[in-house]
Amino acid sequence: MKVTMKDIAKEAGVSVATVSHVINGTKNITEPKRSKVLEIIEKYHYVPNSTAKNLRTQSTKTAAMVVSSFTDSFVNGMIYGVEQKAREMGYSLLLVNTNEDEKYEKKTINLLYSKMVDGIILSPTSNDIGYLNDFTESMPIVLVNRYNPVVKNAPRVTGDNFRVGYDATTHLIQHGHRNIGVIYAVPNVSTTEGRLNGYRRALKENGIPYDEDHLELGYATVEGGAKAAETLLKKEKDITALFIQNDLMTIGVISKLKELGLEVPEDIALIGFGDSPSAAITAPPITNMVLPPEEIGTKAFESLSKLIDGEAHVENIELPASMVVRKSCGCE
Amino acid sequence: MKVTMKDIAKEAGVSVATVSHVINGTKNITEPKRSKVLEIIEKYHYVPNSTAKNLRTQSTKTAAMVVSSFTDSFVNGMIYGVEQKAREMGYSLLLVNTNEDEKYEKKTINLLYSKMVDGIILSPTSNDIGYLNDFTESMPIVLVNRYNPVVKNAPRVTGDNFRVGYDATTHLIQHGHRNIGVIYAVPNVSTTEGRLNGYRRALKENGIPYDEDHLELGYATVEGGAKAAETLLKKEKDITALFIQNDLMTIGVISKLKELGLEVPEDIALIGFGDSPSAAITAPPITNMVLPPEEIGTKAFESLSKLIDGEAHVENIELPASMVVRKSCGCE
DNA sequence: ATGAAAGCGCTAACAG
DNA sequence: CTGTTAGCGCTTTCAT
Repeated sequence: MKVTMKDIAKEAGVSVATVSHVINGTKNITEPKRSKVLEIIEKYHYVPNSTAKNLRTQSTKTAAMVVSSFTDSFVNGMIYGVEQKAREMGYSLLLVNTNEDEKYEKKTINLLYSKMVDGIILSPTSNDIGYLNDFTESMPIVLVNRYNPVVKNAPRVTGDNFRVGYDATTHLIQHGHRNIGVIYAVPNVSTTEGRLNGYRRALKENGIPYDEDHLELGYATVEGGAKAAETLLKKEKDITALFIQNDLMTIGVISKLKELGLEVPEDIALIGFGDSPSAAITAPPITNMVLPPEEIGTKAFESLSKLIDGEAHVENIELPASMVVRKSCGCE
Repeated sequence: MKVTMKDIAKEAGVSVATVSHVINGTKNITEPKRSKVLEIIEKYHYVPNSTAKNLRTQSTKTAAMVVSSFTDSFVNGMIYGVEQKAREMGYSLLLVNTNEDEKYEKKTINLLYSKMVDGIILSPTSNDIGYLNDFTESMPIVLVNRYNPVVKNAPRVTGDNFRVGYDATTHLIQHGHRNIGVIYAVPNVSTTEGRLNGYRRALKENGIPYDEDHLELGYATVEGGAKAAETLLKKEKDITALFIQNDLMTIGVISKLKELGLEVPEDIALIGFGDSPSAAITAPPITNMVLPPEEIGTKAFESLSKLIDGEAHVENIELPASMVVRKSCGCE
């Protein structure tokens, strides 16, 4: 049988309250007793049962991070940031991957709601997250990366996706391109929408008509990117540049272009998203739009912990976009 | 206030026992009562407090995965595999990153021991894990990737690291290299040791003397890899090939080589480890040794769940290595 | 088939 | 300063 606080108390000749107090430093316990208790604890390698403590205190000191995918470096960077901050602040982190499955996301939130965690950081599967309003009143939730303003009482930390789309497109236009295709990862999410808005704005400011046929879905995978590039280029012969919204897709696109005998950036220029270290040594090195995933993660956890501690109003945070210029866009 | 089982019971006009039984299907409850209870539950969006359930049942249906780093694709792949399997089997997953900090690892295991989780999957920081024997008797633990046979009662799932080192070295030798440098990620872990043993064996079988100065530590980072390549090449002028044990380091090495004006594979041939998708589109495409991280993860969780369910003997698993040949080794 | 009640291990009034 | 005790919300015997 596992040793409990009661056992420690008995062997030390004190009450459980005393043991609890020396463990938590909740009250002053005089020296002879204190060290006796500590000694017994040491002797048995006693660790308080956190399950009981959780029930009693109505708090678990654990937070959940639920992401919609788990393969690209951007999401990994966010997780890294969240994990780091959580650990630093004494929280454990529960990780859930919804795999872009909306129903599973709902089930997960519902499960998490049962006091298993003190708060949730969520990168939702889609824009349809009105259901969260059933929870935000009584469970701290912060939205990361993707969001929807219909959700009340949940702060968000995101990146400037409009700028991502706008700057990428503008840069390509400055290189003389007028028919720019875009391969996006997922439909119906704020990130994609923001970038597309930026794309359209840049087009408009340069007097280039917007053509919906220049958009293609790439499913955030290497294969999806390759396939999207192929279909896009086949049906839209005039395209000379690509804006690709995810690093895995970019890899697929470059492979496919190579296969098709197309040179980057001579035949097709491209700008990717999310700067993984390999981008510098690919052929050609990839120009990328970047948003800081780790910072999004750490900021998100900071927001969450404020929310957990009951701090009234926590504002939304939007981190700036930047561009790292290499050769795939035509620069050099 | 949050609604509890008691509230549901009262409103449905039954006892808490009955509510519990309809929720868990533990006993037959006759129809009128059953649907009444279900209806009230629905009405209030009631979810049982898992904190209380955990205390009562002495089980949390959550497992922990503790890794020693969080940046390379191999570790991410393992996490992905574990998370997937855990979810599939109805477990939640606690993720902890020890950041190669041995003391923190111990603290973590100790914390986790307090019934917070039903079992632990651990990729340890070092070979010094004898302390785990204090825990394995009463807490299911499975070791992944890295291990040490001093730990009893903990099954392991690893890759054939000897083969990784042996095959990489042999391949390089077949390309005519006799002075092969190796950049390893971390000292004092079984993975590094296994690969180094394979390296030595391949050398020996080909009558090439082993030279410890051909080994350099690269810290599993891009910068570490770059720096290691520089020092190694500077002090060992005869080196014509490199075996690099981590994908991040490989990126650093290739960048550095480029900077030094050295051609791959003409001046320096290389074989890396861990096949991230970008390896196919780098200049040159990278030949890699590979071990299946996701499979290691899923197999590890399967072992863990067997252990949790009390299945007597769970054996160790070693997954085979393979090589994906591209151009950096000199092939083509 | 259903309910009463004990108790999982801990914290935190409260009393002394 | 220290001990007694009442729960936290649930599951699970044991009666009925």
